[in-house]
Amino acid sequence: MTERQLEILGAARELLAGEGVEALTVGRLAAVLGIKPPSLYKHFAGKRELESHLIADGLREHAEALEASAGDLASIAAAYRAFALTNPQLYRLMTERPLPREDLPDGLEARAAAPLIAAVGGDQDLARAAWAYAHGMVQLELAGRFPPDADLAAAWRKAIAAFSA
Amino acid sequence: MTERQLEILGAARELLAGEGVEALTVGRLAAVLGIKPPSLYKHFAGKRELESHLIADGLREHAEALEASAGDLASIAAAYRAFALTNPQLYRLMTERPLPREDLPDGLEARAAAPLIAAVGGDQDLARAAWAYAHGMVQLELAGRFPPDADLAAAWRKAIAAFSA
DNA sequence: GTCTATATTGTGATAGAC
DNA sequence: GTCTATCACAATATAGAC
Repeated sequence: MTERQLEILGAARELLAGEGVEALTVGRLAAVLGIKPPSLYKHFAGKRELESHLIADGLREHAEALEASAGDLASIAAAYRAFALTNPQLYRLMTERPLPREDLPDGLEARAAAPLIAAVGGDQDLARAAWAYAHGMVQLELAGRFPPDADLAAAWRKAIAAFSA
Repeated sequence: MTERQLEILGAARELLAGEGVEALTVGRLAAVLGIKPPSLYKHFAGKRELESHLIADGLREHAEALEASAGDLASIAAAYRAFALTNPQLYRLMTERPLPREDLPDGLEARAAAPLIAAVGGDQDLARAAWAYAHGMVQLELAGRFPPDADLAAAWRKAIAAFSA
């Protein structure tokens, strides 16, 4: 990773956060950096490689956020939701298409899943169910599918209670 | 709705199911119908209108599937999952972007939500939690995010049990 | 209802000079 | 490391003839 690559990734991250997944194009990114699109190909093989780096960074940060929580289900849920709402576009990039597993560091996907599995006592099925809940909840929230007056905190509380029992 | 419009929607539905959301373009749809792209604009105002019809149809079918279930949480969950897995691309079209509410028949969104709300005894928060679970589960399943050997039926059973208590 | 022709814009990507 | 020039498409959409 050269300095320049890190700069480019930083700009890509900002562009993604500010303008959405659809705006993350080679042309837009070049414009933000004040260079021409072809110049980017001296630093990355293509758009996919660039996206894979963003996804890997996001996955690592998400894992770190979950690991930094108190470790119980409620804390992990809060950390999960906070990450998604703080990085909504990155979260979409990370989840709305097949994971580029070949491009990810070994073990990263498992690392991100570990805190939740531990919180439910090692029950993988229950962990998957809780994960699906959290993912569905933030996804619906980000997509604006709940009515404006919906009490989402209450929904989270009830779900956490349900999965804790 | 003219006969021709219904034919076009049918072809769009097939194209969507067979080739995915990304393949649903004006050009591809025209090719499937054996006509040129501009001809489609004699039948629909634009791509958005066409998509809105598909989404409305999907929402109505989804509602009908839930209404046809036995009405308990497990049956509704099974119907929800079955619809999504039978119509994965339509489900994606229906959920991965903001709902075009202006283009939908009045009350359709509420109708699709009603069976689940009834199944949890009218608790809107719990209904939202259960919906988020079901949505997250099929989304992750469709995105191939679970390991191939994951026992998803077990995850569903445990989630249904959790939300029933 | 369909066509041809066209406009406009955007996409990822490559070759080769500087 | 950046540039110019260019490719090869593909997107939605409109005007106007037939």
